[in-house]
Amino acid sequence: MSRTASYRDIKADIRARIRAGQWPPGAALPGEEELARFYEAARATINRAMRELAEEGLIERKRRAGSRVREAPRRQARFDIPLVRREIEDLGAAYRYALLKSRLAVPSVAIRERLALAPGVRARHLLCLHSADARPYQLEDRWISLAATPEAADADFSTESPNEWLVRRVPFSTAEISFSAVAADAATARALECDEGEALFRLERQTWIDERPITYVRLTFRPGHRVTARY
Amino acid sequence: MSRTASYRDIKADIRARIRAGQWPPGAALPGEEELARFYEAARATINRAMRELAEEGLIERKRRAGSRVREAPRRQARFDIPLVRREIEDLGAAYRYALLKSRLAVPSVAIRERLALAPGVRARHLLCLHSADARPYQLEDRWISLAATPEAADADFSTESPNEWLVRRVPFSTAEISFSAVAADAATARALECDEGEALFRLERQTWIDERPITYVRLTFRPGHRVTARY
DNA sequence: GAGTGGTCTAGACCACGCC
DNA sequence: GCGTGGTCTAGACCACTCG
Repeated sequence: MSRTASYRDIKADIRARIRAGQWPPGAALPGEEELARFYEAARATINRAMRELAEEGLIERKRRAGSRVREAPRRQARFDIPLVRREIEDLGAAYRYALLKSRLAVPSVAIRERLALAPGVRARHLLCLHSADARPYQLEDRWISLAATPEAADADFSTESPNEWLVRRVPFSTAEISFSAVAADAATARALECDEGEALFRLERQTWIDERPITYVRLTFRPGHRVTARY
Repeated sequence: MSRTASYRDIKADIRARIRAGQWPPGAALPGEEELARFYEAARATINRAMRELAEEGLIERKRRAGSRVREAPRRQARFDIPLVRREIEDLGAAYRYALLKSRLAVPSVAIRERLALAPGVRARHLLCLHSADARPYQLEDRWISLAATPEAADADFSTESPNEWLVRRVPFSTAEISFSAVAADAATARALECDEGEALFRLERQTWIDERPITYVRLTFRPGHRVTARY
């Protein structure tokens, strides 16, 4: 390393050494002070490099025990979940939104439990279609708890999608998201203009504000949809 | 803030203020120095708090322009991609691995381009089944470039899955991963013991070492599979 | 108990991007 | 230009955890 060893350089160098086998999986790395002497850098600089390597899942750090190369490097991928509107516009297509259904209703048990509602309590239910160049792109099936967001009872979702309405209005503290594959049922096939039984990509998301469920949504995409991440 | 304002406290406080509407979307936040005075902390501490908020997608930072609250908070989810073996063992099920097919072959054009191979060049092709409690869990269809990993030509994958073999042996610098939904074709249905045409979750992954493609794999999961992340 | 990472400070210089 | 974030330093104290 030359005189200007940035934390990036150090990170890259350590990563390269691990790859090269200088420190095999499970091996202990030198302590921060030793590395600081070696790279002629301040310990804070080493610390940042090591901290980021740990966050990336390449090494493990423990207080008294020091840093070790992970046996099986933790693999994680970070996916961006854009607003549908942006997603479609980024494709260079014209975005169109349509509200298919809007009502106050008592949800099924599964939804009720997700939203932590008492039996018989109503919630806002919405069914919306997001289209790209007039072709169905994503079907949105959403429930909004009125306990957390009473304004949702009277909100008008005929021109603004609930997604954007929520983003503007309701912050959340926690979210859970999951991906799966489902066969198109009759109603979904009709809405997305695809064949019944076709394999569709589905994204489910639920958000909470301070432990209180806000909304649960099922997004079902047109055939062929995929999400991608690089790292 | 009290006397010991850690970067975590500061982060939480700023986040809370943004949520509370003190700085609406698009608003400029005070500069680091001003925040440092306000929180009675060193600028480095403020910097760390702000840097992490930016990384989480809540704010945007630019050199000369300062920090702003994002208009639409960037939503990103981080998924852990465990080794199948671990995934299955974590379910409390017995893991079993079977090599269904192993050969050297000239890949299709699509695969050839992914692996950046010249026409007619052979690569290692593997088809493996990972089972949980003797029930098919995941079908692995993998190509390995011999250009990047010549040892793969002679490796024995009959007891060790190529995944684990690669993890132990070949580091990668970049990976691309994508999720989608596919209908089970005849061969896949047979292997996974499901119905043809059934909707299945698929994970594709390609890795590179210094721009050189190493491997491309398609993992197709048994019906009902899902991946989940919280954030 | 003692060693290692976790964090904070005060001060400094630098580089990028608006004006 | 010049202001803001990006980074580095040297030194310090703390907290966790292993032996």
